[in-house]
Amino acid sequence: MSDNILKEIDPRNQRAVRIAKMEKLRAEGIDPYPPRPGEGRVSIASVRRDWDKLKQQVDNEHKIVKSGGIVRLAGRITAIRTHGKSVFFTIADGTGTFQLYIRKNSVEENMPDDPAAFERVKELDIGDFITSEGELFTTRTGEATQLVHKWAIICKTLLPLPEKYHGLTDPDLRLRQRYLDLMANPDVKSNFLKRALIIRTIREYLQNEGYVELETPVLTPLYGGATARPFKTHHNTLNIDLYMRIATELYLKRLIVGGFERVFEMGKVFRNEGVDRDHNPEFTLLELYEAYADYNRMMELAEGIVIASARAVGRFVEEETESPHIVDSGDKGILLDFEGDRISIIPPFRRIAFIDAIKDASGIDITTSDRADLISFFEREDIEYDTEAPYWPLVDKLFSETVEPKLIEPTFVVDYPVALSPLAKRKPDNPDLTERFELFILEREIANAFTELNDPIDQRKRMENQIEQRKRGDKGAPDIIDEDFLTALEHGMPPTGGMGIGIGRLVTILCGVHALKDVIPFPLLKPLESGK
RNA sequence: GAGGGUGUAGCUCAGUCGGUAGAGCACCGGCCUUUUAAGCCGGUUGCCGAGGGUUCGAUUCCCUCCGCCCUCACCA
Repeated sequence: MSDNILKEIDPRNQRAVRIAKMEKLRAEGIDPYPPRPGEGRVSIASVRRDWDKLKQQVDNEHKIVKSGGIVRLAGRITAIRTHGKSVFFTIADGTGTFQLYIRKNSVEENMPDDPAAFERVKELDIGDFITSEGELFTTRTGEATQLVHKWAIICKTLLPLPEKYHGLTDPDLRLRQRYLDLMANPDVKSNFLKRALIIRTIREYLQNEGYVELETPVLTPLYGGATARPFKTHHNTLNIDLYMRIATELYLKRLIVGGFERVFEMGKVFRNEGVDRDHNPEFTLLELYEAYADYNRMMELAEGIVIASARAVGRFVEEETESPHIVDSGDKGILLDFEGDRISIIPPFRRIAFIDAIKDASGIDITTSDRADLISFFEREDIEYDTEAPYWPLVDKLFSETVEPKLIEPTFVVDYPVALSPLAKRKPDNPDLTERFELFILEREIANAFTELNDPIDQRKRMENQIEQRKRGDKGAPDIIDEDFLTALEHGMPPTGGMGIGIGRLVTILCGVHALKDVIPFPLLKPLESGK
C-alpha cells in the first residue's frame, strides 16, 4: 500500500482501511459498485460440471486449456494467498468455490490499457466481489483453477468476514448475523435448501391430490382453532383490536362449508408463548381439510407427505451434499441416523391407541383412574407437575412424560379423549374418545389430525366447556365463542378430515438437527440492550 | 422462573495464586510467479461484558446487573 490516503489510516480500523481503498478506486476512475457486471458469466457449478469436456482441451505439456476454454466467473473472495508477482484467490458464488490464479504478466498482457491492473489485485480484500475472465487449467497439486486474463471489482466490502479457520461459532452472533453464519457454516445453507425443498415437495404432493391452496386472514377479530395465547394488535382507521391467528382451522373449515372439497394453507401462525428448542413464537403450519374424508385418510396423507419429503431430502443429499445423517434412501422410504438412533421412515407407520400407550408406559388405566392416582404416580416417579391442574391436563402431562420419549420411529397415537380434543368428532362406539391422531417422530409431535366435528350443537357445547376451563385458570383456552364459525357449521359442513403439520419440526428431523432455530433463517431473538 | 457454566484483540482462544495482558488467524509494511489453515522477516491490536465494593493497587477477590450456553420448569 503506497498511497498517501492509506498511510493516514489507523490500520487497526479495518473498515477505515477498506473505505480508503474504495475511495482510492473511485479516484482512479473505477466504480467499486458497477451495474450489470456479470454479463456472460457462468456459474462455478457449471464449470465443474463441464470440466471433463473442458479438460479435453488441455494441452498436456503446458497443463493449460487452449482457447475456447475461456470462461467468465463472478464471486466473492473468500481466501487470498499472495506470492509476489502472482496471487491465488478462492472465490465463491452461489454454486460453489473456485480457485483463481492471477499472474502479473498475464493481466498486463491482457489488460494493456490498465497498467496498474496487477498492483490493484494486491489491494483486494477478503469479502470483495470480482469478475474474472481467463483460461482453465489444473495446478501441480491437481486443483481446477482459472488463470485470469482480465478481472474487475464489482463490490468493495467494508467489513471483514468471519475468521477463515474457526469461522463463526458464537451461537448468538450466528443468529443475529445469519448472513455471516451462511458464509461460514455450509450446513446452515444446506438446511435452508432442504427446508425449501420440503415445502415445495409438500405443495406439489397436495396439488397432485387435488388440493387447492388458499390464504385465510392473519389478522382476525377472534382467535381459535388451537389452545394458545395470541398476539394482540390494533387497526388504526377501523379502531379495532385484532389478533394474529394461532391456527387457520376455523377459516379453512368455512371454505369446506362453502363447497371447497380439498383445501390447504401453509403459512405462519403466531403463538404468544415461550421460546425453546421446539418452539418459536411464529412458525409455519400446514393445515389441510378434505371433505368426505376421515382421520384414516389423514393418516394416509401424513405418511405420503412425510415419505415424499424424506425422499426429496434423500435425493438432495445424494446429489448436493455429504450427510451421514441419511443412511439410505431407497424407493420404500428413508433410513435416518439420528445420534445413534436408526430410524426408518417407511410406511405403514406404527399405530397405538392413546389409552393403551399410557397403560403400557405407566401402568395407569386412564378410563378408571382419578386425579389422585395420577398425582401419586407423579410423586412416586419424582415428576414435577402443576398442582393446580385438573384431571385431563394431568393426563396430557402423563402422556408427555411417559409415552412421548418412547416415540422414536414414526408412530400414530390414535383415539384421544374427547376432553383433550374440542374440535374432533367422537368415535361412534365410544363417545368419550375421538377420531383423532397425532404423529410422533423422534419424540416430536409432527402432525395432529382428526375427523372434524361437524355437529354444530356438540361443537357449541365443547366451546362452552373451554370457556369454563378458561374461567378455572387455563390461560390457553379461548375466552369467547366464535359465533360466526358456529353459524357456518349450522349451514352444514360435510364430514371432513383435517390435519395440521408443523413444518419446522418435520424439517428438523429430516435435516438431523435438534433445534427449530437451525431451520428458521431468522428466529425471534431478544433485542440487544446493554452489555455487548 | 430455578440451578450450573461462560463473557479477555475484528475472529478463535490462552493467561494473570491481586502489580492494567498473550498466541494463531485477520490487519499494516517488506520478500516471494503453482499456493491452498502457503511460507519467511517486521509491526499495530484490548474501557479483560457493565456498575459497585474490598485493597496502596482489581482484568484477577466479593456483590449486583446484562448477554449467551446447558439442565429443569412453563408453553398443544
